[in-house]
Amino acid sequence: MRTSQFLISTVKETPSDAEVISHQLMLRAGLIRKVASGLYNWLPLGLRTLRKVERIVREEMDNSGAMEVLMPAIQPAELWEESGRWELYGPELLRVNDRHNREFCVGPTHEEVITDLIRREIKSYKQLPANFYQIQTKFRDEIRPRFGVMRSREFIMKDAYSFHVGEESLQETYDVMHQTYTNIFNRLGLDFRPVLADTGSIGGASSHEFHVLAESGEDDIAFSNSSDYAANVELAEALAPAGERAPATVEMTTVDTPNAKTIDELVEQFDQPIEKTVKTLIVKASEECAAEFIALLVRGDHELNEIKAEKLTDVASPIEFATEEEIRNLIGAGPGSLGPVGLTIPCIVDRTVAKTSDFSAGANIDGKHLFGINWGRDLELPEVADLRNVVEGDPSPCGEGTLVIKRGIEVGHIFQLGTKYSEALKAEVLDQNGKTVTMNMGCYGIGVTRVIAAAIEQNNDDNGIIWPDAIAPFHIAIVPMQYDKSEAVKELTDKLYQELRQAGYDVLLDDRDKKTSPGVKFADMELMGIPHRVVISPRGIEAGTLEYKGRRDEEKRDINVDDLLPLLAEKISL
RNA sequence: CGGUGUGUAGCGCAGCCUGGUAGCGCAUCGUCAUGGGGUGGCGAGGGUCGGAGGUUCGAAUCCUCUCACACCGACCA
Repeated sequence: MRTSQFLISTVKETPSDAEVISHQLMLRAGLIRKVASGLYNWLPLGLRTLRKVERIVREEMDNSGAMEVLMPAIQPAELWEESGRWELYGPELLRVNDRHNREFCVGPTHEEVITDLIRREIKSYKQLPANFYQIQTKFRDEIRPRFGVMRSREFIMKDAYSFHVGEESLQETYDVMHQTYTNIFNRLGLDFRPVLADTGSIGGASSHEFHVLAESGEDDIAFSNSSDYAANVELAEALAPAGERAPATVEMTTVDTPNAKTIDELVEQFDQPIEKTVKTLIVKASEECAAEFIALLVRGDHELNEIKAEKLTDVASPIEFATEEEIRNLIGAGPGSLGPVGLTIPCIVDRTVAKTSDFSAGANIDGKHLFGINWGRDLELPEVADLRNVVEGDPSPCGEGTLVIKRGIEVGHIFQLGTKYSEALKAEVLDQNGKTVTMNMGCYGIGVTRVIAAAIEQNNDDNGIIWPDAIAPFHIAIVPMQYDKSEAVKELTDKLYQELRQAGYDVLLDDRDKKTSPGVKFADMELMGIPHRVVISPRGIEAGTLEYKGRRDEEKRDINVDDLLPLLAEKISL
């Protein structure tokens, strides 16, 4: 491609609404342009990279034995009603009506459609296992789209769905997909980690997320410092502190705390160590529970993990916090003065709280707290559970080492769905014995557009993007000096341009007119992240050399013209 | 959804407080020079000041409403 025939849309100044580096560089290098909140145009340069990512994903999926299909972006409400998600999915599901006023949604995912398709097409265990994938546009009406294509509303996703008789077969394909994802992200040149994950709204049995490590990531990942354990903080188990609870050393006393409504204020005003404070959260109880509300206790410096709480039988799911009014009616005191002593509703305490002695909490009287509370002595220890998010320094749940927490960008997610959708939609086959069985399902997603933002997040410098070869829009930039003036330069440039393209490289020849100075060309090629640069100049030709510089190299270097192809062959693996 | 803030040329911004014919830099177009790191000169084009209404002789500027966008928050007692 010649720059004279290609839209270069670089800009010098960073658009004011771009927060993270990948978003800034995608705008500055001219990969994308915003249409509306969470909606983007892909310019020619960006689309080249997008297509390359898709190609790698497609090749690896095909290698894994999966079959490509294409499903509609618009889906009928009936299928979602059948799975129960028309009610459950909430406002993220964009619902639309057609001219006959029939209800549809713009697909945020395709479990319903694929399950509907497969229940009609597959009747026998002999046709299983089978794995189907597509690369297609999704829409999720995000509460707050941000960071460009990292969290946009419309995005491109590779989603795959596998069908099985039995859990063993599902596990086999799940393992194949785990390996396939590892291959894909390796080929994409990303520094990534598979981590244990919660199954979220899609539901099901077991799950891994693939995260690209980056400061701008929106997820916290817990790693063991001495094993390969890695899990999303949502899921990582918080173990009970080792050893027995320390014995009580002080009497329980009631203290006037009129100006301490928060843990921070309590710690600040009364010299209580934060590890000796306990906060009491009141939530709605589930239908199975005898009471209407239930209290959850976590240490003052810990955070309640809603996902863990929702999994408890006595806690309503989704979790719902009591309002201030409900708390007053129930306890007779406001939030800020709540505690376990004398509480009339059921109570579940976090494992760490259960091992804490001499702690302080609200007295269930406005403006008063109890200090020096001890389990066993001042009140019975109620039900104990893992209620909190892990924090850095916690022991690793795998039993080895302590946890370190890093930020990650979720680029892939694999689930074992089990029979959640196949049961709801009655996707059944006959097994060897001629007996009807419900298929087991797995599902596997990659955020194709998000991968691109993540790749930039990991590969950039002050001058711009630094593409890994595999997804660079162009592998090589040729910048000729005096292309219009020197016949020798033009001749060699055109010859090399031909040769390099014939060798299979994507080449961008910067033949912009003489008004565009060399500095501008160099800056643009670097901003656009083209990983290899060749400069052809009159003085080089006289010496029989040209100049090569890798995007990450400190220094350019002169090489013999004949050495260029061997050098590039060594540097770039197509 | 709540809070905060911003909308003036393609991009980045000034002007608004204190109303009086809309500016700067970059980009774009023409032209001459220059030819190895966002090059220099001369010239040119481009804006219903987000939208609607109001006050006023007169509104980018003051008032009301509205739309869009961004950031923060949305258990943390």
